[in-house]
Order: sequence, then structure tokens, then C-alpha cells
Amino acid sequence: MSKPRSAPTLDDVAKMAGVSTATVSRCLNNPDRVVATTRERVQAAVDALGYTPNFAARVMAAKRSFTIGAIIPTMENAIFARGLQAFQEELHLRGYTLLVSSSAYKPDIEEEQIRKLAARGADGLLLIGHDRDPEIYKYLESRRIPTLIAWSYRPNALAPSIGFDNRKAMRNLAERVIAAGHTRIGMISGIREGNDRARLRIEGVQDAANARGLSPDGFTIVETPYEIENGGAAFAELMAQPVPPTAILCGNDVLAVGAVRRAQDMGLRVPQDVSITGFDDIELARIVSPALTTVHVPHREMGRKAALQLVEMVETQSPGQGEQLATNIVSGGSLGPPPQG
Amino acid sequence: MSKPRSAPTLDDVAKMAGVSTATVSRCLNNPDRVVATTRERVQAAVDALGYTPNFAARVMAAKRSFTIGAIIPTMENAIFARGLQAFQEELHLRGYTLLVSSSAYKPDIEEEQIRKLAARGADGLLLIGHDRDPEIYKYLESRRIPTLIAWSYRPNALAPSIGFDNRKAMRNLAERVIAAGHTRIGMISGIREGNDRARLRIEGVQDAANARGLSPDGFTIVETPYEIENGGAAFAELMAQPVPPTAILCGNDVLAVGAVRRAQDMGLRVPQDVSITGFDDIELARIVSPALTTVHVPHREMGRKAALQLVEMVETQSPGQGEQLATNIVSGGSLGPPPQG
DNA sequence: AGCAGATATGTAAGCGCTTGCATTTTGCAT
DNA sequence: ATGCAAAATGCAAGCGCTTACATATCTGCT
Repeated sequence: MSKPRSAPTLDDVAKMAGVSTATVSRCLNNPDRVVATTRERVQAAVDALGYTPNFAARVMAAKRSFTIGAIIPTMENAIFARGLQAFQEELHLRGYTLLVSSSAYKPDIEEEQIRKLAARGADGLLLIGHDRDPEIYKYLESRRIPTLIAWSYRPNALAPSIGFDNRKAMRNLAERVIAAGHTRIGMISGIREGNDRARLRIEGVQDAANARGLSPDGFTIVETPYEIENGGAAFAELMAQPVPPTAILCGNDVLAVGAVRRAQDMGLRVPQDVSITGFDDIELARIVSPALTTVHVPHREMGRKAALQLVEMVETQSPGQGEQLATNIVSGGSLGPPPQG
Repeated sequence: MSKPRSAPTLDDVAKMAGVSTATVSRCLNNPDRVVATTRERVQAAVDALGYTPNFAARVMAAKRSFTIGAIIPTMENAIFARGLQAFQEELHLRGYTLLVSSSAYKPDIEEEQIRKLAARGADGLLLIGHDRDPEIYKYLESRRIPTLIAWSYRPNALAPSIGFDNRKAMRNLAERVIAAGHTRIGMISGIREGNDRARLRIEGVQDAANARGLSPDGFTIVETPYEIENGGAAFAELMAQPVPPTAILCGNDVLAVGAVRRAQDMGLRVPQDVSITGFDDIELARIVSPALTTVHVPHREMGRKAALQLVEMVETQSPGQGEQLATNIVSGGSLGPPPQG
């Protein structure tokens, strides 16, 4: 017995089973269109040869890949992990494979990845957030690739979306902070450019401040990439002001965790000396102590529903309606009243 | 101007540029084999049409995919994140794309994923750890798919590997724990089956215990999947023994963080009342307080070197030599002398 | 027994690209 | 001008699969 020079093909199976390649193909893809006896014969050949269909050939011939692409801003932290996990589980159940790539929060890389996934024959695409060059939506439409947006809900956008209202969610949290008595508020935001979530969360804080009649000079924003150390650095920067804030709202949990750690390094107690809040409610939020007061996002639900929605768009050629999900605030001990209050 | 019914093809470009498809193909893949003037003409057509090569067709024709597959046990926690990130960055530099999938620590899922990646034409594969059915190595060899193993170094194994000596690393850490005065040691291990890293780490602790003449009844092991909550539960279980351990070594940082949090919930101070150590030195280890005393693994270096090695194996058909990397212990405050010592 | 209609299988035309080989063009020394 | 090797390009054969469409083989009726 010599090793095969290359993988067995449909032809090999067909020959061994004494049928045509068409029949073998049908056995694999439409078993009910082939009579039981032949089916068994073919199956035996498949097993004997250890045959696995060549994916590229299948994609070419069928013009379907049963592959869904997703482009997320980063894999470095866990922000998207849980949602994506649920997304992929649901996809798997429906017979689809997920291909993930990351854009490092860079629009041009995202565009490159979109083209790459299109070239790979992705049947549908999941993108994060709405902010991107409108040309991209045109491209996707011209290539007939159903696209769904997650992590940010917006009706009547260029593409359907499933997510939550970032602005309102953050506003709610900010109002709670203000209600606790804080008047000097700082914010550590992610980079706004090309990131509607970051932008909307800032606006949410502003909404709350306006609604509660907070003086604008009591509100400073530092913008920095979503990384733990950056959260720490931004925290230090905010606290170095002549009149430092008593509460700091962070654009997400990663920044907040960095802020909490830095506060502790600086000898500040959270929340006695300074309050800090997060956004996302990822695992990290509960590991740091005190645990973060943060906005809980239903990641798993979002991922699962996104999968269902996108598969439907792909299979029925329908436009997709999108859906808004609710968030809620979880209290974790990092938010308290202002000092000497 | 009507929307194209489907993506432009090589043919379209060729026609527009007034050359043959062969020339267009060469422009894209071997630009130096085509004269500058034609190259420009072709490039213009490519741009005008917004042409992107069809990946499946290219793979079929070229029998190369410039894709490397990696199968990791889990994406849920960050254990593999940093190493994989470095792996993919290096791969990208070399012109390869990384396809990642996870096996959920299940051998049969891993096998399925291996076949899937093979079917997708992966030029090479990165696998974690050595423990798996030997048939798989045969399959990979018969399909001529270069395979490299990471996260665990072992010379003369069925496949080359790049990683560290899990057993010795853990032994070193355990010796330090014993040197601190602990005689009753507990261990929270990951599931051993199909996971040589987990197995070797246990053996490392045993090595140290034997070398230091520790009584075997002073050493209890709890085996549980790598998840934070499990670490907590296992910790509670260990501490519920009539004579609880004074130090608990964990199979990785995730388990250790769970243990630390649970200890605090139980009103135990770390390390005054109980010492806890981790393994991996992931970000989490430094966020929890006290920070973990743990084994630092050079994840980025490992990922980068794995990429270089694997690409070489793919491009030169060489067997690959593998490499052992050093680990070191980082002290984080979670390890102290035993109580009343 | 014989036939319509369903059911099962085979035939063969691509899908979009790469690449060995054949052919044409070019550059340059004579 | 002429010839020749080298460089540039074209031709066409696949790569392994799916799927109309054509053909062959069954059903169950009358």
C-alpha cells in the first residue's frame, strides 16, 4: 500500500463505488435524491478512501460557501469574544462556518478584510458599528453580499443592524452617576473616529449632563485606544487636573479596569476617593475589585440573533429588519457618592 | 450604468486591457515577468473594474492557498490570544492568512476541524500540544500538510514542536512554593485527558514534592475545565478538606484567578491565609489583586517563531526542527509563607 | 402485458484561475 | 540589414466539484 500522492477526489469515490460523480455528489448533498442501496455503496467508498470534499472546488461549482465572515475591531481583548462565540455557535447549528478577522479599529484594514472575505466567497458578512465609507455598502450591494451590523442599533441605516442604543445606555448610567451626587465628571473614551459606539457613548454622557444642568467645565474627555494601560494613563491625566473629577465614566470595561488599577497604584480608594464606571460587562468587570458598575450588554443574545438574522438574509434574499436589544446597569461597587459629600 | 450581476473576473480584466488572461494572472502574481507598459494597462483595468481575484478559483488552479490553519482548544479565555496574535502578525508579514478554529478541548472536534482545514486547502497547520490519536499524524502526512505543534516542546515527537517544558516550569514553581515553607499543597488542574500540558504540569508538582520529600497525603489534586468559576469551585472543595492546604498551585491563570476571587469571597486573605499560584502570565494575572505569582510564558516569541518555522516547512518542504523556549517565574504577591509559620 | 409518470442515474458543461509550452516580439551584436 | 537568444505574451489544459438536462429504470395501473 503506497501513500496517495494527493487527496482522493470525487472521481476516485465514483470509480470505487461504480457510479458517476454526479451520484456521489448527490449522495453527499441531497441524500434523499439517491436510492438507499447506492447511497450505502458510495458511503462505503467514501469511508474506505477517507474522502473529504475539496472546499474550493465546491465553492466554485456551487457558488455558495456556507461561510459567514465577521470583521471585528480587535481580538486582543474580550469585548467581542462572548458575542462572537454565540454567533458562531448558532451559525454552526445552521451548517455555516464562521471566518473571523480583525481590523485593529482601522477603516482601511477593515475594507481590505471585507474584500478578502468577499473573495473567499463569504455568503454573508457581520460588521461592527455603522461608521464607514458609504462606498463599502455599495460594493457589498453590488456583490450581492448580505451584510448585518452588530453592537449598535440604528433604524434606517445603510444596512440592517442588531444591537442596542449606545447613547441611551450611557445616558442612563451617567444619570445614575449624577444622581449619586457627582458634579465633576471625567470621561475616558475610545477613539471616536470610525467608531459610532464611542461617539454615541460620549453623547450619552453629554445628554445626561445637559439634562441635569451640569456645568460644561465640569466635564473633561480623554480619548484613547481601548487598552488597559491606556485606561490607566488617561486616569492619571484626568486626576492631574487642578480640580480633578470625582467620577470617571469609561467608554468600556477595559479602560475602566485600567483606571481602577491605576487609582489603586496612586493610593486612591475606589469608590471612596473616586468613582469609576465601565461599559460592556465583560468578565474582567467582575474580576477587578471593586467590581465595576457597568452597562450590561446582552452579548450572547445579540450574537445568536445576529446569526439567525444573517442566515435568513442569506437564504431568503430578504433585506433583514434588524432589532434593538435592551441593556441594563449592573452595580458592582466601583460607583459611590463623591468624597466629603 | 447597471450593476454587475456578479463580480468581475480575470476575463473581464483581460478583455478590457486587451491582453490574455495569462498575462493578467502574471501581472498579479509575478509582476516582474511582464513588461511595465502592459502592467500599467492591466492595473488600470483592475482598478476600473474593482476586480478582486476569486480565492477558490485561485486555490484550485494553484494548489496553494497561502492560508495557514490553527486549531486552539478555546477562544473563550485569553490563554492563547497573545501567542496567536503574534503568530498571525508574522504570518501576515510573510503573505499568509490565518484561519483559526477552536476544538473546545474535545479530540473529536479537533479532528473534524483538522479535516475541514485540510479541505479548505490550508498549506500548513498549527496545533496545540502533542496528545492526540496517532492516526491524525498519519492523515496529515498522507495529505502532505506540514504541521507544527506549539505550547509544548518535545523532541522526537510525531511532529516538530515549538514551546516550553511544561513539567520543568511547573516543578520550578512548586519548588519555590515548598521553599516558602508550605508542606500541605493543593493543586487545581485542567482536564488531563488529551492535554499533555495539564498532565505535565501535575507531574512537575509531583517531581518537586518527591524531590523535597513531601508526604503524598499532603498533596490533593482537583481536575476541572479551565474556567474561572471552576477555579473557584475547586478552591472551595480543596479548602473544605479536614486539613486544608496552605498553598494551591493552579494549572493556569484562569483557574488561579477564580481561586483568588473565591478565597476573598470566603473571607480568606491571599497570601496571608492561603497562597495561590497560576501559570501562563496572561493579562488577567496582573489585574486580580494580589497579582498572581505565576509562570511567565513567552507567548509572543512562541507565536512569532512558530510562524517562521511553519512557513519554512511549507515553502521548503523541510521537516522542521522545533525549538524549546525558556519560561520564568514572576512574583506577584499571591504567594507567601504559610500562616502561623 | 404494456404504458404513463415518477424516480434514479449518467453526461457534460462550466465555475475562475494558474501554468507549461508554443509563439511572437524585442534588443543587440554582427 | 540580419540573425539569434532572451523576454513577453498567448493558448489551452486542467484543478475538483455541482447541476441542468438527457437517459435509463422503476412504479402501479388498466
